[in-house]
Amino acid sequence: MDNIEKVTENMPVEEQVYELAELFKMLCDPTRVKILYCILENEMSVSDITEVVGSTQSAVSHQLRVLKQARLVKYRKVGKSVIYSVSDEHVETILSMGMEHISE
Amino acid sequence: MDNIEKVTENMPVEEQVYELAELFKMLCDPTRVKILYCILENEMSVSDITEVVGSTQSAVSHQLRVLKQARLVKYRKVGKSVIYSVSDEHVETILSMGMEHISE
DNA sequence: TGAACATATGAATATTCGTTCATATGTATT
DNA sequence: AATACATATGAACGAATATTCATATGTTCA
Repeated sequence: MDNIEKVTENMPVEEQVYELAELFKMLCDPTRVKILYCILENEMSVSDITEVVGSTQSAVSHQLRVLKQARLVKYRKVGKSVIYSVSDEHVETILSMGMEHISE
Repeated sequence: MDNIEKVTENMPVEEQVYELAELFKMLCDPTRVKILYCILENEMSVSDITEVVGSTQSAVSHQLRVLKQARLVKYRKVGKSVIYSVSDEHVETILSMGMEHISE
């Protein structure tokens, strides 16, 4: 069995590859990374996130929508506010792995 | 200490955020993901990678250049061929974490 | 040296993406 | 009801990106 066959066998199927790329796409924008760090351990309102991230309310809201569609964050409404938090434990692990990587 | 202060303190500095996003940017394209899976455990020539990935030689070469610039892959020349491999153990871990995430 | 092969590269193009601006929606307060 | 506040959303714009095509570079072999 040559290299090509072996590698082809172990290659994830097309759909998995796309999903995987899609997941990492969520983490490839600085604004989204900051947002996720905000709500990794505590939940936080959109306005507080906006302040910490240092972007506009609109930009943050747009990115939260993207993260929501990817099911990476969840939210609950409290009065006028909407409070977001990370909905998946893997996110922290993946961010940590990445952080470990760049710290070298 | 309120939420904003606490989160701001734990937020990676701007430069780290950008580097982190940059790292994940390398993994957010299906072609690059496939290429990395090809050379994760074995080294492989550009033409073999091209065949497995199912793209054009040019597209693969362009993406290998991107991965090379990000120092995620290394290469050696053998005759007419150039043989690439992953230069960082973290890549496999990060891909695995991502794969675990989407398998749910 | 010339032909064949392997890889790299530059320009062009189409698409995707993130932000901004203006405004809509929804909730609380007076 | 009117106002203020918090968030969401649509359109527009510019920047970034992946691919394709044509071709350049470099290597081997006859």
